[in-house]
Amino acid sequence: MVLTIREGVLQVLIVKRGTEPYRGRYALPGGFIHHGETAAEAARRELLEETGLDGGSLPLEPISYYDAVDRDPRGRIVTFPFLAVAPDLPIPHSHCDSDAWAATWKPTATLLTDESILAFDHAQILADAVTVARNKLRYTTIATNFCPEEFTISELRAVYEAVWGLELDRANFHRKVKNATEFIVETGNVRPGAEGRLGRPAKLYRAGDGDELSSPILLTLSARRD
Amino acid sequence: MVLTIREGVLQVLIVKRGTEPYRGRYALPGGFIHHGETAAEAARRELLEETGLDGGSLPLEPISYYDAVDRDPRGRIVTFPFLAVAPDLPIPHSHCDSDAWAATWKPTATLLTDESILAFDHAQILADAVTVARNKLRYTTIATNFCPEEFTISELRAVYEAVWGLELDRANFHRKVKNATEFIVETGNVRPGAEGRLGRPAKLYRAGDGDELSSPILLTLSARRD
DNA sequence: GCAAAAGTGTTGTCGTTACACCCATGC
DNA sequence: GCATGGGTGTAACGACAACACTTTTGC
Repeated sequence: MVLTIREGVLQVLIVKRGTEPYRGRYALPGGFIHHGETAAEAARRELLEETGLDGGSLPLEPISYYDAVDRDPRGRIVTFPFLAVAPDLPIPHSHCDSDAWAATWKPTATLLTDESILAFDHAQILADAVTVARNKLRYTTIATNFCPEEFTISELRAVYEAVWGLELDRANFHRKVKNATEFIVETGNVRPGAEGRLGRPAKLYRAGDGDELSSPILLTLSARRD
Repeated sequence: MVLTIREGVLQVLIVKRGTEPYRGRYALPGGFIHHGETAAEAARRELLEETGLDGGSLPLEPISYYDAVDRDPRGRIVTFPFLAVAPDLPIPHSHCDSDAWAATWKPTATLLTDESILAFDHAQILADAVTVARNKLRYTTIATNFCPEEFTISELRAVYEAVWGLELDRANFHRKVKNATEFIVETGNVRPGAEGRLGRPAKLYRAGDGDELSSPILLTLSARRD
């Protein structure tokens, strides 16, 4: 499943199912693994087929599996979900193929509050994936995957605030991420002062080479009091 | 797979395969999932059948999966490994059933140095599992699973030292684990001074109710200098 | 100048490190 | 007493939360 930040909240890419069971209901994009294909390969193929999104550039991360015997009315089906974290992408075209139509972004909060929106046990799978994402923000550099190529530290902070649902202290966050090795690198550019933005222009950064943070970003990192 | 600490080093329970392919070679215990059975249920069943070990009391934790198309000469086979952490158990009886014979403990270091000892890609699976165990020591209370019902803090420290392969400062380790909430609880007993042990008798503890450590045990926790 | 947002300085607090030291036991 | 291992005290250090402050822009 693909997560992104849109309108300040965590959203997930879902499709309307075009076939039974659960025809017309929303579900996470996916499908059956072909012969001679790994789960990861199948995930990329189905993502492209159902949503038009080319996951070629996105790292897909396997997250557990679901093998309860009664989780699909068609019989014993094991699901291997993958988590991808993407910047705010344009809504992909509907491909109207046999499996799904109308790929769209939806806030995870909505889907997790009303678990009946998603078919199968996909609400549970989404919930687990969000937990994984929340934890990975702590000790990996995955947050930069939510951002475009170049981003400001404030935008990076907005990622943490959206996923964790709290407000962080600008000052301490700024220092922490700048001091973390291989997390972000200055590009030398600054945010173009277009469209009447006020205030001092922010330096632009891109993702560094590191995958893991030496010292984790704390959930309590300078959350303001009032 | 079942990990334990024996003779001061991390060891794993393996079996000699009784059937082709890789007949006579060592492998992690396991087998095929029956119809209407989850991977976890199959793991417990195979563990009992092949090694005589009743995993009923041991928590089995699923760790990833292996689905490369060429990992088994018989064809496309997906493996769902489980990690169990156990105290130093007596070597289980050989059950000599069709699948395996001669269950035995072997140091993980040996099996990881010479990857050809284990059949299939089991050396890789073991390596991944050891990494998981190493990390879980940091932020969970899993270390107590390596210990018997009652244990001393020194024994708990020996677990960390064996799995991490370094020496920790007794004093700081002692304080850290005693302060961690729900990690260990005093039983009121002390180590019976049998078998000519010297020194002050150690208090005995049992595992607390917690699963996660609020502040992680650091890899660098007071490793002595010289 | 004023507002807004970026970015820096500073202080108190708290956890950890690196030891030195004390305690309880067997011999 | 002495060796041995269990357990506690403590000063120096470092990271960080909290918040005040300075800088750079648009209007």
